[in-house]
Amino acid sequence: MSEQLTKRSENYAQWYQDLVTKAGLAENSAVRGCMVIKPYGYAIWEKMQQYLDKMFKDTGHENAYFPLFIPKSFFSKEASHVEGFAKECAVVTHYRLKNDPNGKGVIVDPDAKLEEELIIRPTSETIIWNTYKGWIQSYRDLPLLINQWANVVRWEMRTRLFLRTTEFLWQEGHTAHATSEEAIVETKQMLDVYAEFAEKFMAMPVIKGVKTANERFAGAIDTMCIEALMQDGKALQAGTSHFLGQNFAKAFDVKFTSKEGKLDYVWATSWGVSTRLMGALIMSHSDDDGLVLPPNLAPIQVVIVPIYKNNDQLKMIDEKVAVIKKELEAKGIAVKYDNRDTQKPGWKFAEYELKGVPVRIAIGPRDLEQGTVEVARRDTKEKTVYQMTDLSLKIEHLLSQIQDNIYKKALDFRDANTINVDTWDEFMKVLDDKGGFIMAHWDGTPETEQRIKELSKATIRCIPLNNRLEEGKCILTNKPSSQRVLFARSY
RNA sequence: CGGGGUGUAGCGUAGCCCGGUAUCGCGUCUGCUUUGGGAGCAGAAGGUCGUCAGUUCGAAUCUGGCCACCCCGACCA
Repeated sequence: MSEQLTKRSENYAQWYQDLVTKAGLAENSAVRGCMVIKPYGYAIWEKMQQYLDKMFKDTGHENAYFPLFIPKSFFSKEASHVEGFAKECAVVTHYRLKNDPNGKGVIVDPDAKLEEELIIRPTSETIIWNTYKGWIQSYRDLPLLINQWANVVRWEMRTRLFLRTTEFLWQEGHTAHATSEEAIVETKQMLDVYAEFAEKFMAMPVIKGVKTANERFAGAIDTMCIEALMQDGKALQAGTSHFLGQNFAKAFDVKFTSKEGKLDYVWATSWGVSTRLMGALIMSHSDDDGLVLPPNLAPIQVVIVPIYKNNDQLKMIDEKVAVIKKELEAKGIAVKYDNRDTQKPGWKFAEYELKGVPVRIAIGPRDLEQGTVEVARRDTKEKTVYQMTDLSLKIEHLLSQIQDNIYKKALDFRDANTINVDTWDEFMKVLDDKGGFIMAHWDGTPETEQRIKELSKATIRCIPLNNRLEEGKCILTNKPSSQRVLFARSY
């Protein structure tokens, strides 16, 4: 069924594409740049959604849903916002088709032209702020803390499964506050939520930081982000949280009366993560044999494979497994028993490794005699024979060990590939040799940042939070700098 | 939108220079033997060679148009 994957070291892009397709996560669709997320991939996304959603609710947010279409006039109300998104918008111009009078097929009915074109949302700030205008009058209406799970469309030039697709699924939080301070606290809080999610559930270490002006979200005062390092040495922006100031409130005229009776514009934030997290998850941990999923997000945490020569043996194993499965499930562990007779054990082993199932239990006649099972862990490929007593406890413990180990491995990799660089030559050499995160001095000007990008294809991923101050000289211009910033080539 | 490349079975390919009705592998189906790391043997099914036109007795192969996709740039969660 599934064939050999391309080796990760030989062609990283090909390996990634192969893995996504062959592990049954997603595939390219008939629509340019759009993907089909297959059931197994969607099951992982659902788990991500479930945990994120809980974290949002725990921090006081509620879900709502806003329209897919945005009237063009809304879109143009915030100047820098238009500028940022104009080049990648899908636009609806007509509302009807008709049979082609000259021949076969259907054509767009020219009589059905919309008076005002509709933009398919690339993000929902405008339609949401237009709505908030009607919801907010007084400080008693604040803070307004809303999240929506939705799909958005950005007409990108080039796409890659999960990392950049024309249509993608995401969540976008949009909040309104009475004060600037409160909004900034919210911006930071949600960044922390994302970082905690990445590290605890995805087992993916991230760097929290602030974007430079060049990389800032269109319409934001400040953009904060979490940046992760992929195994090929490229950085991936995994989530963003924006402090929007009063930009959107002013554009959509959202004012409130304060406790003191003064009329003022509200302060806003927005924050989001997308199905891109799936790409991050895959690229953070997987190897030449396939996916490596952290137990916290694996749709199947334990797979049990029977080994037998005849139906009598299978029947005995079935009975034994039924007990084991029940015990594991009682601990909330997701177990699959694969006793299909259509595939052989070796085939199943390879298949579940490809799919990243953290723990595999094999049980055969030998085990029945000795009261044991063979337990294999996906992350290290180690196989151990376990006594059956207290098996569910041992497995539960193993799963949490695997979760920790995957995180530690990713963290070690990142630490080994984060390097301080002080000269331009060294900067270019590191980028070309192995990539990774580079901490280097920068003179703080957008022009220099732009120039570095043109020369090296590396960008400033962020200015890390709580960054250590340190005197130095810009790697490009030699002008003075007060701190190192995080550079990398990125997705 | 610039620069390069590719379209042959579900997937991956050979054949093209030098025209004669398509090769091989994977997968699929059937049967027997297998089952503790992607099984073996035997057999079978599956193709308007991207598309339209031209040259020719004859086109996957030569010529021209069109279409689609991929890679490199600009853009980007």
